[in-house]
Amino acid sequence: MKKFPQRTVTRAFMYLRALDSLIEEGKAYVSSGELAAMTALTDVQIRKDISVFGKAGKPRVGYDTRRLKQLLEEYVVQNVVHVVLFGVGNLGSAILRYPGFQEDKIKMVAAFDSDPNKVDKAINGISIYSLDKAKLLIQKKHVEIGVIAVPKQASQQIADLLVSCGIQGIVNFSPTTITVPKGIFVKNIDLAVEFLSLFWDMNAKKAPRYA
Amino acid sequence: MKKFPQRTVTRAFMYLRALDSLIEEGKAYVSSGELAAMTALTDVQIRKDISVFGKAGKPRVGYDTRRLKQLLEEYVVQNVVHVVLFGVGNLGSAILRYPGFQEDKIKMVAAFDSDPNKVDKAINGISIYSLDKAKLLIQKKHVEIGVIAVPKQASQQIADLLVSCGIQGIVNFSPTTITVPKGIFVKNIDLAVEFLSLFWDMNAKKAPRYA
DNA sequence: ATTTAATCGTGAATTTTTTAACAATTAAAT
DNA sequence: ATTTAATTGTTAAAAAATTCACGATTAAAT
Ligand SMILES: NC(=O)c1ccc[n+]([C@@H]2O[C@H](COP(=O)([O-])OP(=O)(O)OC[C@H]3O[C@@H](n4cnc5c(N)ncnc54)[C@H](O)[C@@H]3O)[C@@H](O)[C@H]2O)c1
Ligand SMILES: NC(=O)c1ccc[n+]([C@@H]2O[C@H](COP(=O)([O-])OP(=O)(O)OC[C@H]3O[C@@H](n4cnc5c(N)ncnc54)[C@H](O)[C@@H]3O)[C@@H](O)[C@H]2O)c1
Repeated sequence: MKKFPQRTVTRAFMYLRALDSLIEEGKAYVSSGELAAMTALTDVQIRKDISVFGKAGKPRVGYDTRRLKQLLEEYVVQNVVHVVLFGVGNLGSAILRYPGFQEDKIKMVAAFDSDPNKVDKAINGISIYSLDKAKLLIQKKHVEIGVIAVPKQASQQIADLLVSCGIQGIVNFSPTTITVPKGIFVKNIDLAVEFLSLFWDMNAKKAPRYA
Repeated sequence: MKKFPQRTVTRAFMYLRALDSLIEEGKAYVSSGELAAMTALTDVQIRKDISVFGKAGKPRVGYDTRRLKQLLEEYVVQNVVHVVLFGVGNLGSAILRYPGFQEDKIKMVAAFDSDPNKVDKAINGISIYSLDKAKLLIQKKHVEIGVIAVPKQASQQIADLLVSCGIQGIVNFSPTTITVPKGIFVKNIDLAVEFLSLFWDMNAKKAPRYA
């Protein structure tokens, strides 16, 4: 797999999201300037990024939205990724209902909860199982990513479980640090941190920037 | 306000989160190496970052957890930030119940929903109002940040409303691009993007890295 | 057919960020 | 009291990312 600049890849996902909006509203071409306005980046940055993947634009008209989407996805979106969720509470059930997953790229395979009242049901077509089913299911379905949405007291325990099932990536919503062996990738999503860092950016009066 | 390297500030919030865990478990000192293991960064990076704010460590023992927390907060956490939420559905109510806000730093002031069945109630002590109350409340309580947790068809409309109320920062959970005037800061949180970019990182076999 | 204006694509310059190297400091061991 | 080992803090070097400057290309206008 060719190596692209780290930040370019991150931004590629922003472009893809913007392109989805544009395609949905029927726009056939978009210029780097328009994309810049949508993403709060600069037009130069965008052209440079795109050029890393190939030539996709036509001078004077801009980029074909569908073609650009295809180009970015070709390099940046891998095969379908399989995901499981732990903790079907307030947040967990909201996530199971999230309409943003495109089935051909992200497959939510199953959910798990320790509460017997929650298991053997389904939300949005996704079945909820007890924890003892986790290992078998994760391995059988080749699940790559686990989501932690349990109370923070339980999150390390679930992290350990995920690791023992052979999962390589974790998205952790609980507001606490989890410890995992080297080689496992963790992405923490903490609303408190989002607020504080956004507020910092606002006060630092930097050029606006999506993230 | 002194200017710190952008990335150092971002990481400072990660350090604060790790420090909270350490303090909670009663640890008085922590070395850059231990922090590195917790955050999947390197010890050098951490020392470099901290040195930007001041000298906070003692050779041979490391950093006093409480003191380091205080130092980072002094520079990186501003006054209390006031937040409102739009859309008290599955996700919105989970957010209102989020226990990770420290009242002295983040104040969730109010929530708004267009559904009459949801207004005039409260979740976790936070009152839910109809949309027409938004402007007055936001201005009276000096709200700086608005959260968008409405269905994606409504999110641009809410973004416009937030802007018209004078809000400077938006956290957008809806999986679509919103357009705002220059000078307004937007942070998008899109689970689909998180999965795809985490999966990219995993496959790119980069050194593990929290984010 | 020629000119004009918009836009892309890119090599070079600049800025920012990370990494490396190592001196200074301190606690503990002897 | 001296030595040893661990750890910080800083300066310099290297790497990565961004911005700049501008030529090339194309569609539209004349
Ligand atoms: N990042 C964010 O923005 C954000 C927002 C809201 C909540 N959160 C966090 O997400 C987590 C869940 O929040 P919530 O409001 O949904 O909580 P909740 O109490 O509603 O749900 C927790 C669920 O986890 C289950 N559970 C408990 N222990 C378990 C275990 N050991 N194994 C499996 N399942 C277990 C419970 O049965 C329950 O269904 C919390 O850590 C919360 O702090 C994060
Ligand atoms: N980022 C994520 O991880 C994530 C996860 C889940 C959901 N989401 C997104 O969050 C949003 C909300 O999801 P949900 O599952 O809570 O949806 P939901 O349908 O349960 O809730 C939406 C709420 O918004 C209210 N609403 C609708 N139109 C409104 C308007 N114009 N003004 C004010 N309120 C309005 C509805 O009354 C409802 O209470 C969606 O856009 C969804 O895609 C994001």
